[in-house]
Amino acid sequence: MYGLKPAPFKTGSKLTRCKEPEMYMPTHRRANGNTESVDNYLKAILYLGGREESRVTIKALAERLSVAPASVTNMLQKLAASPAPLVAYERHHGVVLSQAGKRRALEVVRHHRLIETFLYEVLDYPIEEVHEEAERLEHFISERFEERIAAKLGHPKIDPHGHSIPTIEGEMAARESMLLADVVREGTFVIDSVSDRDAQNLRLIEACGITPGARVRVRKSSARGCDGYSVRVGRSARVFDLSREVARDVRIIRLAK
Amino acid sequence: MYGLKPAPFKTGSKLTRCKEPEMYMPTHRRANGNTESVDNYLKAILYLGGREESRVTIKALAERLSVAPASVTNMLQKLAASPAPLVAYERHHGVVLSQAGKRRALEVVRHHRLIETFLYEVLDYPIEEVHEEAERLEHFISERFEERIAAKLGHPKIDPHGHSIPTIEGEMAARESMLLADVVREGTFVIDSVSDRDAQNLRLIEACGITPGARVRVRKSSARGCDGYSVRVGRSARVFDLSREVARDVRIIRLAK
DNA sequence: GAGAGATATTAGGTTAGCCTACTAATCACT
DNA sequence: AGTGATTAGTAGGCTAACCTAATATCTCTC
Ligand SMILES: [Mn+2]
Ligand SMILES: [Mn+2]
Ligand SMILES: [Mn+2]
Ligand SMILES: [Mn+2]
Repeated sequence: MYGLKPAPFKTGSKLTRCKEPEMYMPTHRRANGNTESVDNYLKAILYLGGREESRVTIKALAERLSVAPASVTNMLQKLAASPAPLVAYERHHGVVLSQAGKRRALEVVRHHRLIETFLYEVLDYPIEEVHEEAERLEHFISERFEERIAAKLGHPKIDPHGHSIPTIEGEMAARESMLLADVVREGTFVIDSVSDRDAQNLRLIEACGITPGARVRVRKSSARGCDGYSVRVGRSARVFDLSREVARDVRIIRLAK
Repeated sequence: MYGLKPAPFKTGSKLTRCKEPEMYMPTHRRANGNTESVDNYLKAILYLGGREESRVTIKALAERLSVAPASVTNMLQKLAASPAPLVAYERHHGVVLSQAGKRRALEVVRHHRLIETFLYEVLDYPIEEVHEEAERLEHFISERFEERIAAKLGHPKIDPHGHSIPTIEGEMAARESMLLADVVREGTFVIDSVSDRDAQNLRLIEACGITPGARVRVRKSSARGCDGYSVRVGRSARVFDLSREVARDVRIIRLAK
């Protein structure tokens, strides 16, 4: 709120006009106090920092967020300068999340994945459409909403793409898996997860029956130069050929022979 | 998107530096093209214009939106000056919605009320909490989301407060009702709707069993100066005394004796 | 250890939405 | 119709997030 009172300071109050810039309320701030943009920076840092939570470069962030590097520098400086900083930023040496930053990032990821699960399970969205909607809504739902959909879904641990949903306490189960695109030795695998970032690829992947938990036989098929991966799902006869690009959107776990 | 290409204009291009301010993409704009703020202005104009769609004053808007009058003037000027204006604004003579503006306003209202219904019916929200959540989410859901929750709910015509939900085509059923606070002659009424704007009042109202469709006996109880309204719900023995303020949050329809 | 190329920062500018303070127009009432 | 109160509009500022262009720093190779 911005003080609707007329603020009738006596004009005769000497020199102390007490201007007090008054600290405007920013126009778009969400329930939790962060803006959508800030949330997205935090998520990107979490993702790019990887399991080891290594320092993330401005360039990597700029690319992931489709934003100019200068904008990233700007934002990080602001985030790092705040009284309770969400990131630790060192000039020319990238950025890492603070405790608070990591917490918030994981909360947004939890929102995102719960929403995806909800859209898929309850609202019957096609798998390739859940991500875009979740990407927006994740910033705007309340804690109550989060809690209610989690309850409705039976407190799921993974989302429809096979990704772990962080707990309320901010723990996310780590998973050991590899890219389908990194297969060299033919073998049998279980689908761990599929990427949600490219709707087109995802639709294609789903059409092949490649879905978390499915069992697949994978072979590198460098036939005629265009290297791809031939995949047979379950015990079906059909064999699909995935391009390298699509194969990079699938994570798998090798079954011990 | 903002043209990631380096835009390498030849420096030797004479005087025509072709600066082209390039029309930046505003940082927060939603799917449909409006910002949250614009949506809220439209909704407020729709509401304040009433059934007759009369001109709305800057002051009324400023109050409803909790914003300074100067901000309203500014916004209306911008909205009216756009190529496909959402409002018709005349200096010193208030504002009305254009066709397009009315359409959008009704769409947002539809979103709002469908979301409220969904939160109440599917996610078991307490009635007094649905409004706040809907007020935020209404701006951020996609058409698909709208369609899916509508389907899930069986295409409801009224929300849990008793308000009409506009159709997809932008039609909203008008309803004939009066404020409980305007009762002078004792009588029997049906609850038409309750206001969702004040959660506290609403909780109180609900606690009395006053809910859309309920039958009530109302009498003005000007006992000891503090004029209120005594209400008996259904055939219960309990009689509740509502303050004028609370009584203004309930709309009723007189039952033909 | 110098320089080239990559990466990051600074400087200056944009839009959207707010604000306050001041000024202008309209209205309402005698 | 005149005038004071109410209402609206203008001018000037602010933050949040972006942008481009120019500059600084780092890193890696020779
Ligand atoms: Mn996703
Ligand atoms: Mn997002
Ligand atoms: Mn509502
Ligand atoms: Mn709203």
